[in-house]
Amino acid sequence: MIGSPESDVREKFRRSGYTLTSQRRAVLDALQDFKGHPSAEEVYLAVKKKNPKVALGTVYQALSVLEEIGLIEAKRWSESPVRYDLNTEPHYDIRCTRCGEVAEIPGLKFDDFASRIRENTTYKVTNTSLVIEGHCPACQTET
Amino acid sequence: MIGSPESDVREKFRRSGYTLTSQRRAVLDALQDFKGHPSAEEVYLAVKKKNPKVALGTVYQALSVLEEIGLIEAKRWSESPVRYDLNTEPHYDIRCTRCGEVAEIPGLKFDDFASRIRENTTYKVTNTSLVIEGHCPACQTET
DNA sequence: CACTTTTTAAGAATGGTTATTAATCAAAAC
DNA sequence: GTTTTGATTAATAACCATTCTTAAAAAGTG
Repeated sequence: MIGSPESDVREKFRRSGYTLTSQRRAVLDALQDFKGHPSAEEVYLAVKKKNPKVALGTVYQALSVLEEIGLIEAKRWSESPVRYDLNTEPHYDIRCTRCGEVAEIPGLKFDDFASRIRENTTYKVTNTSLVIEGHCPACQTET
Repeated sequence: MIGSPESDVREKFRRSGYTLTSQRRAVLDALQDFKGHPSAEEVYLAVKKKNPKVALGTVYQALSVLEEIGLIEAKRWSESPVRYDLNTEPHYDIRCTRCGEVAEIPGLKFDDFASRIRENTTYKVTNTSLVIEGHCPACQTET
């Protein structure tokens, strides 16, 4: 189980003032099942399997609420729609710009990221995101 | 002068096989004048002032060529079109999610970034980009 | 139950970016 | 100095992820 435990989910909803509706729950569940980095479209398709009534727009709204309250993370790579990640523990992903595959980089840690940034700016830092791109082993062999 | 010296510009074009056309030069010059982080649209407007004939599509093409050969950097913040930066020296920018202003964070350095990432993945890393967002001093006072 | 507020569904609209295609330009060959 | 060939550009259409709009449904509240 990568995602937050049930208690954390409820806690974050309670504190935010948003209600944990069945649609938001469905989106969370879909992300849980993926264990990857689906796009909004992919989440939509997964949610639709269980509840064909939901609209893509609803999924976008639910995702943005979940992101806002810190239950999921959004990552913006180039040449790709935004991808969502249930794993909000500090970790880093790399995306192959040839095949699109996203993989976690194990063992990589920059623990002083946020604090060092805060030391150097008068901005109130709300979000930091390290985007890493490259070619996966399989795609390196080609041309 | 933040951007690459003339010799570097020529060198990078020569090695890439692309030709340094007047349009690509115009886009570079426009970026030079900005000394900020304009969007494609803003670059387009600046280029247009000197040469009203250029089309937005041309600017997009030129920007992607310049990015490909490493003369400029593209940064993808949320809720914003891609912004371009002539400064390819390692440095970090923060964007205010309220007013949209982009500022460089002086004195911030993570010199072991790329190397530490390379140690931990079999991917061939081609690009790393740290996206930092927050609220600027002016926007912190509001609500 | 009535009423107020929030959330959702559906689809239209938006907007940044790409793709298309014909015209133009530039270097190389004749 | 043409001609040929290939790359680049202009103009515009197309695309597609995302947001907006509006009305309906649901949930919370007195």
